[in-house]
Amino acid sequence: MMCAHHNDPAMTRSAPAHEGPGTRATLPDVARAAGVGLATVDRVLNQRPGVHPRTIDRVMEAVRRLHYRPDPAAARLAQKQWHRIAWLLPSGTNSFVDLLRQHIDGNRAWMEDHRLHGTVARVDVFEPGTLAQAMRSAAEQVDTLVVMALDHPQVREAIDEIVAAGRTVITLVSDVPSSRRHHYVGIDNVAAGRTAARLMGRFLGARHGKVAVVAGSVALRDHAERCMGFGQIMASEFGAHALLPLLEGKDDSARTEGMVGKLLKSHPDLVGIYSAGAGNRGIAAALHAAGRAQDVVFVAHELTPAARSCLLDGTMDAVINQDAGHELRSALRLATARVTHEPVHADQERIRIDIYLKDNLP
Amino acid sequence: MMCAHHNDPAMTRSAPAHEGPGTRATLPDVARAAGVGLATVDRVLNQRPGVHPRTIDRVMEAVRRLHYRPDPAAARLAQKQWHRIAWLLPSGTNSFVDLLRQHIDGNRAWMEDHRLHGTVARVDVFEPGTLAQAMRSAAEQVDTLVVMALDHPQVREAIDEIVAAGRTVITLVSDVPSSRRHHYVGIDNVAAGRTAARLMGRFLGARHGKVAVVAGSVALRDHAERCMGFGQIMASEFGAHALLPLLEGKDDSARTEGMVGKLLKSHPDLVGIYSAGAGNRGIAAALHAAGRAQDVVFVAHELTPAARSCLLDGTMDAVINQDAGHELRSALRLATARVTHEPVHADQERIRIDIYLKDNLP
DNA sequence: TTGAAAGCGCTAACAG
DNA sequence: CTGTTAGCGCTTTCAA
Repeated sequence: MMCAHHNDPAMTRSAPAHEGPGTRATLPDVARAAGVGLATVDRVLNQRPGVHPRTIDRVMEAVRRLHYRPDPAAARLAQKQWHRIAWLLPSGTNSFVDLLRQHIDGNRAWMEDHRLHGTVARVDVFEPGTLAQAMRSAAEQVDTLVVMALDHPQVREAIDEIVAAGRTVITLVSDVPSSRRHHYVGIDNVAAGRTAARLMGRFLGARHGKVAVVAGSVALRDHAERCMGFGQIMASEFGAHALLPLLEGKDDSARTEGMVGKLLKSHPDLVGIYSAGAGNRGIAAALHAAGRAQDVVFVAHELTPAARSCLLDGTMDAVINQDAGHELRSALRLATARVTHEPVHADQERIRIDIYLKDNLP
Repeated sequence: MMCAHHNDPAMTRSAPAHEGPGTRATLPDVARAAGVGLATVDRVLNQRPGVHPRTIDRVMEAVRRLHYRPDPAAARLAQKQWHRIAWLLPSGTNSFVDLLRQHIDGNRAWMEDHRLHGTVARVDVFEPGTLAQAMRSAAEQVDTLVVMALDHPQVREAIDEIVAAGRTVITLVSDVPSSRRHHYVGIDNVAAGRTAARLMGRFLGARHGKVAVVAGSVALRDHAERCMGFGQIMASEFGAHALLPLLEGKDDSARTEGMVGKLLKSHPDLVGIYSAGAGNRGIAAALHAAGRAQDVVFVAHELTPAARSCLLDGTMDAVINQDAGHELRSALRLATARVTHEPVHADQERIRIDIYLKDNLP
């Protein structure tokens, strides 16, 4: 093809195109094949009530025979009702949650294109009663609820109730596995803790000494699981390092700074710190104050702006991350998929355990 | 909301929903505001020829004033012509390329939903002339060409020619930055090499010795860049380790195995191997044969099935990866976006430099 | 150059 | 329980 372009300013679209391959079956095709009306097929496909079982079978048979797959573009276009989705995020200052919020706003156009309407509410996640109540009231107004939950019986009960009422529930970042939630969007936190341990152990190498673990609260399932995974690998593969008792900083920088400051004084042979929760600015401050920022191996979670700069200046050695944007979009796709029948690619929805060093920062 | 569910088997859809917020401007709205017909607005929006400049201005003005954004669902539904896309991948046996193929097939349904028709061709990438010719003939039949290219003047010229003819060109995995290609989908390979170096240096710790670098061919831009990044960081931050001269294995396992076998014999003080290309099975075999699989720090690229098991059995210590599925979908989204005006989220399209240890394998 | 009109494949009232 | 009928917001002939 020899560059035979004329002076058409709009030739961007001049490239040839063709109709798609083998004509795809449509709703009318299925209706005809099943010997029923359009609306009936729609009822069956969308599991709407009021269709005779015999009819259902006949329709499904036709669907199978014709390899029918609904066209999501058409479905979306015809949708009169919008799908409403509520986000329930922890209150308080937390950079990771801020990031999530940003991504929600960044995806507003996408949501509009997909007939999705989202609202964000914040609640004190550490209070099971408050959280359960907030979930119930948020769920009342929407079709799907996305929640960063606390794994607690009261919360589990609220989830099950909301699911029983016909809503979709998705847990985000921190799961409630015993509940009837439809999806969990987040990483495997035990594996994340193991990953942190291996980085810690290998970075320390022959340099033996004490290693501290700091979490927000072991009442948070994600933190607890990370600590567990970390402990497993440290014990089984890097046993030469003594693990200090777990510190709980409530994800609060000031509080954490005090705790770690004391720790550094009382344990001059401290060689590593693993932070399973938030409040990392406090740990960094304490390390700097003690003049040990470059010396102690520091592994933490979530690539917040603070973590970025710690990585760059050498205070942190590695960050384990879960991509907030990916999680956000995944939750959105899972929510819409339940309405539009759009196929879900499992491998696209799996949230990766990202490792960041100063060299592969995005 | 107290769990007041009745026995309706289809209550999944019983949750309330509402119409979307503030009515969005539509094409007719714009047409009316600009005082022109529907088709004219469409012509302007899609940069089709044959519209008076004055009219173009009036339409664009209305678009701006109404904050008009086309509805991608409607656009797709109405599309009579399908968009055709050709993939040009390296011939030969390469697990990573196999992975890409698999993902292409896995996304056939998605492509159909988006009126995309894709074909895959394989070609000897190492032959610039052959590659350029293959690109030209593949491009003739399609609207966009996705190619894993070799950075060579002949190839650059072919790309520029194809772009000039109105087609979209996307480079995949290996870029041709001096060309006029519309997008590069892949990682920053210099940064990837730096990342590998830091892992190598920190994993080695105080264990000084020689480090070998093996690539497929430095004629491949991605390999060359990785080696460069690796060399930078090893020299500047881990200078105690001597870097051996670069080995080129042509991405061939057998050949690589021989080279590394010899290397291990002649350098008993070898402590690390960085593999910037393919053929890792050969390196693993040589390490095992020498009884040094657990001993030498081995960092490689691409999480192929072979790499997975090497990581699990301890032969490999870390793998730098680029997500083939992500790259595939990204290329697809970029290709469609040029037709449907769908917004592109830069952060979603950025391909990450993934680090895998045995603990965070997907 | 421009406009009118006929769909694309589905959903959602509204009748039977 | 089931079918008919309008659209949804674009693209694309076909005329003017």
